Amino acid sequence: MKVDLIAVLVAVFEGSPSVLTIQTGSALPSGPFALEHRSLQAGLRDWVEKQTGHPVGYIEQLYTFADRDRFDEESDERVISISYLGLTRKEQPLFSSGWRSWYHYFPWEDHRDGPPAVLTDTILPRLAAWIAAAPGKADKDARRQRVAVAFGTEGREWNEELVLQRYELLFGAGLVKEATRKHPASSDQELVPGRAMDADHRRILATGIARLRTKIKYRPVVFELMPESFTLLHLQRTVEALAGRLVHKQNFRRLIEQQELVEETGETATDTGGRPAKLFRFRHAILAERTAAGTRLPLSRT
Amino acid sequence: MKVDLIAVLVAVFEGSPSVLTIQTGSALPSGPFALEHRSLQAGLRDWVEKQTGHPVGYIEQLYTFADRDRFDEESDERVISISYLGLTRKEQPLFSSGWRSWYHYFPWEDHRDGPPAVLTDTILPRLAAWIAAAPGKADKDARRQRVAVAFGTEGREWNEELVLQRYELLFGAGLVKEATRKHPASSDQELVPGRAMDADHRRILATGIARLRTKIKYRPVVFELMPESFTLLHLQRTVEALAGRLVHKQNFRRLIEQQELVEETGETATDTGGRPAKLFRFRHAILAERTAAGTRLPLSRT
DNA sequence: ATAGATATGCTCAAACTAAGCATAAGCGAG
DNA sequence: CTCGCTTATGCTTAGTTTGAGCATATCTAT
Repeated sequence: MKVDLIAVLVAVFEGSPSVLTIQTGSALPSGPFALEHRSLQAGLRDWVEKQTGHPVGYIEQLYTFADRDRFDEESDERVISISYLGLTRKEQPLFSSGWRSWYHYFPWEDHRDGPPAVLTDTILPRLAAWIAAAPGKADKDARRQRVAVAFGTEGREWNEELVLQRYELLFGAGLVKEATRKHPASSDQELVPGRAMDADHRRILATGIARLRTKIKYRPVVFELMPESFTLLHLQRTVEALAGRLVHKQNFRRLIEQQELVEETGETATDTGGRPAKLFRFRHAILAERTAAGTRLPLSRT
Repeated sequence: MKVDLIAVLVAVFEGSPSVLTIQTGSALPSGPFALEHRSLQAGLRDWVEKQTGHPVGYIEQLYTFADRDRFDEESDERVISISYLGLTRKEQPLFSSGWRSWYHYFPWEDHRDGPPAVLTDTILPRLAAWIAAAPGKADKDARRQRVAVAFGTEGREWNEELVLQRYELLFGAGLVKEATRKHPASSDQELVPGRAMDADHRRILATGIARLRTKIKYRPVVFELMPESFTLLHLQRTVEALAGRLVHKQNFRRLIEQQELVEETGETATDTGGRPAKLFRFRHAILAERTAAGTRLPLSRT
């Protein structure tokens, strides 16, 4: 069997959460796991750094796939794909490089200016049609509920973490290009906006986004994406870019400060309009102090 | 390369969180991923059911390993190991079968009766010695802090989720058998109690326990371990068995009920002493309704 | 000086938690 | 058949955490 490593490498630049791609945006960087690599992580790290020149900071494993349709086209060997999420500071965006906003692939995921037009004007109507096209009432109801949960319709809340569920739902409804490859039935007009990727790379990207959106809530991983010093608003904008939603400024600050995640550098930002903001830096010490995750059990003292 | 599937299969029986083992408890069940398997999950499922006769309910991927020391002894080929966590209802514990309490392997993890003696009497003193044995002051402090975080010393709280960190720390300190295999230096007397396993199976088990302890807090997975109907105390005892800690009874009930996770069956338990308890069943409907995870961002309405 | 921005401090009410009191309803022993 | 023990279940109370928003501070540009 062959083993492939696939990277979802993320950086945030000026409000755009970006992912590193190859082939002008149609695939995620990947490469074979070779004998000379000490470990999977080392392999991936080697690999991405060689291919892109970017040092990768934080890395975590995402998922391992080996579905029946994964096989090497030449050798007809089966392929195992191990995907990773990596975070990096992108100082200068080389225009020629493969960084793309992830909302390019998932335009319905950006709710920073409210529900995007593509969602209300295109996606939801098509999903409504898909619901209506179900054979029986039970099936209709099942589809309706899946849509309601994933897309926050019928009075439900939009949950930014459900990136993968939404993609899979659209896939199942035949509304993304990848779904039509095996059985080319629908024309492009019937698809939903958002760029497709090779094989199942867009699904892997969805998995990475979902993981990151979940993780920023309970681990201080955002700082892997920030420069050495930053203003609280800059930090907030980065979180917002990732989450695809706006946060309440004052409460966000309270949260950050009470968790003692940052400390003042003493300097203030040479600003773009408005009162100058204090600059902060991440308190690395906190990592050691608080590996602690947030428990949620009603513990007993006795 | 070869691909192996390894299962951490969990069931709870009478207050013992148990894991399925082979070779009289010295290894986790595992088997090669073969060409006939549709997917990894299918492979694992097939495989465990064939080997143990147990139907596996819930399954989730844990981690994929491929360290340098993982290779097949015969063919000298490199081995990738994909581990899974599975939950099942163990109706009757066959004494001959391979179920073992996981506290057999991690006796320091059971805090249901307060910090266990093995921790206070054996482990902490040896860790203190390990700290003292560090070369410089900086190293001593680093070790001290790791111990404090992982084991809740120096006024910190015990965090039941840090199962893997604790195991790795003990490994690093040379206090578990697995750590002494390559360089057999210390004698058995210097080790910490708790049964070792082959290769890195105990580490995989630790990963599974940690994942489960985290997961029960935000997803209703406990019910995969419960029979069709149960009392709230039974449910509580199961959670406590997994978490290794006691929970506050009244608050636990409030939590369960307000989340609408269960509904009364209308019957009451033929009890073991005390007022008869109402029987409940899991409301499967809730799964569809609430895929929603608990967000933790200070969102903004505007 | 004034308008337009952003930064920052503070308040208030609603929701959620941790702890524990109190009562209910079985069982078995005397 | 009543006491003592055990478990079930309802409810209270105080402390904390969140969600929202008001008010003020400090810059820049005009």
